Amino acid sequence: MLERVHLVVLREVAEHGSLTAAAEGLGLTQSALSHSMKKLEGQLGVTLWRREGRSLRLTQAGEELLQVAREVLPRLEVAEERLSQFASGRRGTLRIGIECHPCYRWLLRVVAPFLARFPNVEVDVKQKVQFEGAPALSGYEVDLLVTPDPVEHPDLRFHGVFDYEQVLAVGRGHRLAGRACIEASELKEEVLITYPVPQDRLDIFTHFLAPANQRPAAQKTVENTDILMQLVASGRGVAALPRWLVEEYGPLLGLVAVRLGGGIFKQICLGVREADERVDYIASFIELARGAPRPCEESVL
Amino acid sequence: MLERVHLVVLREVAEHGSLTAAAEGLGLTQSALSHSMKKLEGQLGVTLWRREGRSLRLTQAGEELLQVAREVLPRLEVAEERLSQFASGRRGTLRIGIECHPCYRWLLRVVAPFLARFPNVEVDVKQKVQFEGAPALSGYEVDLLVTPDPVEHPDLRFHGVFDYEQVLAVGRGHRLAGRACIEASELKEEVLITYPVPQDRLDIFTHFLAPANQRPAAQKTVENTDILMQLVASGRGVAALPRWLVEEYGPLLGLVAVRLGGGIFKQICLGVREADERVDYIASFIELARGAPRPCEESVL
DNA sequence: GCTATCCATGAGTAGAATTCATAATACATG
DNA sequence: CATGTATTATGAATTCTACTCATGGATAGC
Repeated sequence: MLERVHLVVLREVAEHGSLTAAAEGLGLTQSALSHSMKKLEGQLGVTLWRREGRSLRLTQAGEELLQVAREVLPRLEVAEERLSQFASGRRGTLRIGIECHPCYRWLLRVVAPFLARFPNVEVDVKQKVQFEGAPALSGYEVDLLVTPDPVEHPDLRFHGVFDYEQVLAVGRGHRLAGRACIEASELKEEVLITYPVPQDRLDIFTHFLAPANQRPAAQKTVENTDILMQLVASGRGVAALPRWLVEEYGPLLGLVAVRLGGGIFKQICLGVREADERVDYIASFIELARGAPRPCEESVL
Repeated sequence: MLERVHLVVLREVAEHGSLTAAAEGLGLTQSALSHSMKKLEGQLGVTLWRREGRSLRLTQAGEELLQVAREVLPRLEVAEERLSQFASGRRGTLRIGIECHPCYRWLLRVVAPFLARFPNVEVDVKQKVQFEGAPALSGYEVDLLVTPDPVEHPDLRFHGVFDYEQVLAVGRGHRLAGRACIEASELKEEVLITYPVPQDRLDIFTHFLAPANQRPAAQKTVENTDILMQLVASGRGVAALPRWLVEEYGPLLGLVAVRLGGGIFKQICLGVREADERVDYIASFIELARGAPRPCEESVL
């Protein structure tokens, strides 16, 4: 009934002072505007303006409606602009899911320059303890998945962005502290501190202990990486962490990295939905992640 | 481009959860909505929602647009409602022009019940000193004219609403105070206090002095009725005023009314544009004015 | 697996918006 | 005062758009 056109015409007429000029500005005929407004007047039962000499003068009702136009139209125009930014990937919310706990620290380095480059894009990090990355990604719960374990999925694509070694972190005074590397059997008297996730998602089990059919003396779980490192530093146990993390905080806390067997080499991958791969800010995020400074090359903020 | 329908559909879908249900609610086909939204998506280059099982789930862009819908649609709906009130005369601004100064006091009595009856109608009183009523009325400067001097005009209609007598007001101690009536010649030694308007708009000149070819000793002008009455009461001069006004304030201030010759009998008229005569609140105003209590029948508030 | 219930889509149609041509009106100007 | 140039208004023709209908494809529940 009361359509956007009507408001546009009203505003244009108010600005240019005449139907003819307004029609010009809108790329339409004067006749079109006249017909269209006449119809609206008929439907509403109101006169919006009245001829006064050769120009038009708004009635009370017209003024009222013009007021509406001045409020509503900018809102619609901004909305269109924003939506077109969504379309071109200059705006949106990038919801990032994280599967590996220490990845969070790595992520922070990528997010900072990303935010600077896309001021209209919000970033939201979802770091649930129990978190099935791939389903969350394909189910549109998150738009980007940071994980060391890419999976095969028809709609998803994974990009390796950062290589690292998973090592054993031990306290400075620990009996294994001086070693270059250790065997799986050497952990059987150790307390192993891990994140609270199933063993099949912990590399130290899947890639190191399980193949040798070994187990630690005990396993404790902790959610927070900082606390975990503190516990290790205080000699309460040992933990598997990325080498760059140990080397970065090691000097500060008193941590030492020890290679696990021949070394567990991993890669942080970024997973996205195939449909999103060409969205500007998502592609740029991956680009940025690839070129991001290696965690150990630069100190943390 | 982004039309009202789109917002309506978006809101309806958000509410009912499915296109089919929304179509039902809007009295359209599911197909219609699907086509229409698809087109919008194409124009904007955005997907608004995505099929999830058998229902729809809004994307970020969709959520954003839904937000717009929730802001804009109510505004439009209210606007339509208000305009239809304009149409039926239940809303508007009644701009009243006053030509005769003391009429203002009479007007107040009509305005009060009018405001109570039309809570959505604003009243604006324009009481310029130099004020040509008829042109202001036909030129849409005012919607209602309160005047004792109706004019002939093809587009205007005047309704007599209140009869009164124009009398001479004198102070209690004045030499004419006891008289029932006076002749024009008896004013030649008096100071006549009037409103600052041309003599041809003052009844005491046109209907009393001019026919007898008389003039007062002097003429002073004052804009304010209260001051005018004070001046007369203090014996500084005499003035022509409606009888009801003199009788209402006379006891209080010390004023007495004296008939001018055989009496000057006037009528307050309400002028409206013919086109407006059937507007609800205007017709009601005239109705109310006709039935209003005579000023002298009731004391002022 | 079958069925009910969604959404998507192509083709045809009814209706609405737009244009064109022209009338009616107001203002300026020689 | 007539003439020319601005307006807006209006009727008829045309173009275009939005809608419906019919149907296909997908999903969830039984």
